[in-house]
Amino acid sequence: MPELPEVEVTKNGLQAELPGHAVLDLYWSGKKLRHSMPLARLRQHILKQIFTRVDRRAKYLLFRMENKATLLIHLGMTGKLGIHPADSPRHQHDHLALRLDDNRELRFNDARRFGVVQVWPPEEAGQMEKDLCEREGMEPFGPDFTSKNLFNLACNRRVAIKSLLMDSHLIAGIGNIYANEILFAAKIQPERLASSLNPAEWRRIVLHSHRILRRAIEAGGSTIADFLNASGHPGYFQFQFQVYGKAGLPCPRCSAILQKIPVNARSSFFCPVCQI
DNA sequence: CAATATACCTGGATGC
DNA sequence: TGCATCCAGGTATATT
Repeated sequence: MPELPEVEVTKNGLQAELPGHAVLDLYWSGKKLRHSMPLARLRQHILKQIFTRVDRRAKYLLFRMENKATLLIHLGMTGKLGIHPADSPRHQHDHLALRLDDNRELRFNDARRFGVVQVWPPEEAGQMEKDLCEREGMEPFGPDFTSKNLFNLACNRRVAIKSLLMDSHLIAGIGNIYANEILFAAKIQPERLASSLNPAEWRRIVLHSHRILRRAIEAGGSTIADFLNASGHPGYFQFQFQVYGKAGLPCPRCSAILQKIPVNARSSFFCPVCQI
């Protein structure tokens, strides 16, 4: 599932490849993803344009074009972006293909169609990006992500700490998998009320968020070459989980049996002994 | 404001 | 083997 590390790895891989290349042709499945996207709008603002830069905000990728238009892509649950030879066969669920000027194609594949593909025209891009940044939460690697700010943010919220970590309007980029892993590393039980965490516990959350997300990005980085070459199957996920998906197995820290419980309807894995 | 439910989707796993 | 059912979860929206 693409969370911050997977989106960051994708961004880095594409930023290394796309700038300077033009879009000579485009294919659009016409299928509705999270929003509908008229082909004419894509063609009007993206065709014949040159990529200048790829950025990430929260789990969104922002492809900036020379005409100042922005192509916005969110990977949703199953979205994958890859660069393939233009003459290689497209796959089921390829929704967008942008043929580049060097006989390669940038392809967006998304089986479950929870993803987003949007175009911001040049005259609207500034405002749209401002709106996006305002409604998304703080970046885990941004200057606001401090134990002090988080303590203040949480001190009046009677919500499970895991739900708060995953609330994209408060904190961007942390989904179910990394929320589980961060809370395990920080030794905090996922159902604890966010308001109950003391400053030392928030310091552990910040420390381990940085450590785990950084490690995951680095692990994904090793597969960038694979994801850029013809075979096309990204597989950024090289990360070694401590608890996610491991209910019934012994805790790697204390050997107690890991448990699985729903927290706000999301599978949550934790050690009942060393997470308190 | 917070908690809960539902919707969007399809592939893979499971059960009969 | 086939068919039904459930589950995975990022995000938005409606309801309690």
